[in-house]
Amino acid sequence: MNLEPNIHVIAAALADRSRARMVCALMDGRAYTAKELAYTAEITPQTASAHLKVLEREGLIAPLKSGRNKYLRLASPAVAQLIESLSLLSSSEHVRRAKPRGASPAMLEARSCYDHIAGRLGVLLLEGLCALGYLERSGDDLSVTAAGEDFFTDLGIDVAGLRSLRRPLTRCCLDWTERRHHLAGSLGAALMTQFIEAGWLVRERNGRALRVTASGQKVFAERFGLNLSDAESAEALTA
Amino acid sequence: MNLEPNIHVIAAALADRSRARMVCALMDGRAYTAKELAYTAEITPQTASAHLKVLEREGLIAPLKSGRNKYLRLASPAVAQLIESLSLLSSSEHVRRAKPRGASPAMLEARSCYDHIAGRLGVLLLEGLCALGYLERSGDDLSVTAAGEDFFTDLGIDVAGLRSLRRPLTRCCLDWTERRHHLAGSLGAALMTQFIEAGWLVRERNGRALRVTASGQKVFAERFGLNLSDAESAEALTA
DNA sequence: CAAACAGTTCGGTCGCCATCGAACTGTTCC
DNA sequence: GGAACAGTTCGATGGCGACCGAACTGTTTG
Repeated sequence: MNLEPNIHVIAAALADRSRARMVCALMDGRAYTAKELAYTAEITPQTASAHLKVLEREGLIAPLKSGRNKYLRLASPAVAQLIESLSLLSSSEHVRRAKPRGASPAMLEARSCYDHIAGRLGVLLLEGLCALGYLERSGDDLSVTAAGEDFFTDLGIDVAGLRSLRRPLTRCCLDWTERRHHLAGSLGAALMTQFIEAGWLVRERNGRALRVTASGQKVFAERFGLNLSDAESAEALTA
Repeated sequence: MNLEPNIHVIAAALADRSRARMVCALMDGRAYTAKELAYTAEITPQTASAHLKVLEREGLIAPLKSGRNKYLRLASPAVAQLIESLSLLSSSEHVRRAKPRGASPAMLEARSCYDHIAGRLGVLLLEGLCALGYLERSGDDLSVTAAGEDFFTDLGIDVAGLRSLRRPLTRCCLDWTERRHHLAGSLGAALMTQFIEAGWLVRERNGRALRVTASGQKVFAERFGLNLSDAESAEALTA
């Protein structure tokens, strides 16, 4: 009667603090070397090696060898979604402690969530797109309008192409820090890619933080109706 | 820099075989007593008590006291979604072993997945609703059409009311056994409730299996375009 | 009140696994 | 070839947690 698969095996792979820290680091969608991950988790390379072996065995991460380096990344968007689900439930504990512990201001402002934009920027972006009539919400259900299809095509995004993928085009993703939704799915991923390619957004060297460039600031205001500059000092508001 | 919440704590709560078996049992959306869950997990009541305490502490299950009995159920749809995510990833292992191990034919045919319909019936239902133009898919993104809104209202479902919930109206849920999508979200939940109330579907006493009644058979054929009777013998096809 | 039963707490045992130091393999770079 | 470095394997240690038997609390039933 087992439709009770071996979920405890996958869960066990994520049940260790060090392994959790490593997969969370990978949630920016990038690939890291074993040593970088060891450093992130604050453990020795030997220990990290054992942990990474576990994660690999369970199909949560995928290796990519290049010379003497081994780059590791999350195995699939399904894994990222699992981590999101876990984060969501574990962050209800964080609610008690008010502010997300140790999250830097830059991370709160804008960060990558696997392959799409999260943080205050992510939340405002979704709201902007809805306000401008490019996306339509019914409850938490999202769809692209005809106007939106044109708009995204103008940005260089092949909406029809994205639709044909197995992955959802649009998906609501509950933001850990904002406790409101931002845009995920293949369209969310395409937007982040385009923003970075266009130089409107840059990834910080380490970690998941994103920085809005001057040109980004301008474009987001003009085309997305976002006024981020006020909001830079919005930390005061949250207090 | 912790946007690396304590996901390992939640994961650890599910990292034990016995606890996993208990939450999986709860995936039918019903509430069970501690002893029933102990029996399901094949452990003594003392041990189960300790496990349930853990699950409760982590906010995965919620208690409901009644006299000397304590009924336990999943704490929220978010928990159910987490279990689904885990099942999906752990079932990729099952793919190797061809047929989902030990799943009874009844469970493959139709079962509840927390609060909506899964199994072959769930998959066909979603396809039927799309084919009849009541739902629209773009990629894996789902929305209710105008015709659909009327159709569901006729069935006695308050679509507007569902939209106003925090929960997504429609959501694609990848079926473990069929490896194709079925309908989840608040609409998916409402459909299962209506089907059961109308007597088109009955829950088997134990477990998650659902049975299509004779009147259900008729309605599903006439109004949903599903021909289930052929398909009863479809196990032959999969071989 | 007594018997039966659900659920819990306690104490002890056993096994697993995260960790690190040391030593090994294999690649890069000079 | 040799030094430096990424990654791994091995072995030892220590701690946590799953499990059960026994005993306890509290509710229902006769």
